[in-house]
Amino acid sequence: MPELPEVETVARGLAKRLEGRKLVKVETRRGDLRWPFPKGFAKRLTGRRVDKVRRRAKYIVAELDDGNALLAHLGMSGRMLLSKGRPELETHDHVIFETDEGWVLRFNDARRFGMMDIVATEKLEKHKLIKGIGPEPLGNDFSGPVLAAALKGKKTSIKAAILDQKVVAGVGNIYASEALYRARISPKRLAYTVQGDRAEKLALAIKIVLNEAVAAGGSSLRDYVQADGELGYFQHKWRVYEKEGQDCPDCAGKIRRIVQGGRSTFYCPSCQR
DNA sequence: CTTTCGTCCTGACTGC
DNA sequence: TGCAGTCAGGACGAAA
Repeated sequence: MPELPEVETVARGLAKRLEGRKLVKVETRRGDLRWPFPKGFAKRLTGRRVDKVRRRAKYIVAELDDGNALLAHLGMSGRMLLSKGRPELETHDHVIFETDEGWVLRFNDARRFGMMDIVATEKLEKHKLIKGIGPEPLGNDFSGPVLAAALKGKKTSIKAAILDQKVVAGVGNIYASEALYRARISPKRLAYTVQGDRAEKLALAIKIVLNEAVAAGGSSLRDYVQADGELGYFQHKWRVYEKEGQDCPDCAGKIRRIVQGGRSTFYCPSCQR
């Protein structure tokens, strides 16, 4: 599932083939993903040069030479597929981009929870979907005190709180469990009780868990493109996620699965408090 | 304001 | 072998 590390890896893979390249052909194969494409979507992108591809939260941002940016979210099942030359199209290939070097990028998204929009690059942070998103966890403005402040007064569980993109950007269901495990904090603990040293530990755990996953993504992809052209997915080394019933890697406990807010949480009840 | 919950969608998997 | 039912999950937007 695309969380920050997967999106980061996809963005890096895209950067390699798109930055400095002109989009010579853009085609949408249906009128909407999660929402309709903006008016004139393909036409507005065609002929544009891509200056930069980066990530913000779980969004991919491709800055163009006309002051606009393509904003894309992979949703649950969105995949970016790169190939040299025109491939056989597959089911759920919804958007096709072709560069002046002959690279073809397909956005394939079975569940269509993904989205694409065009936004003035300068106004990106004011975009409806970006506005209000919290700090980048791997950036300098995320720290124990910053996290503590965001959790202050929050009556939900700490698990639900760090899934909230307003608290911290880019953490999804998998890395929420992984970060809490690493910080030895119970996912059931009330968010407002995570202050001081606990918040410090959790902020650090979030950084470590995400950084490790980004590194794994980078190192496991040759040129960031797998044999099948798919960008951004890689072998994960989860400690607790989907490990229900298995031994805790660090104590005598067994990993348990609970449901919080309709989402699975995995944790060790004996070493997470 | 905060928090919870339903919803979108399809593929993978389970059980009969 | 087939088919119905369940589950997965990001994040909006409605409801409480």
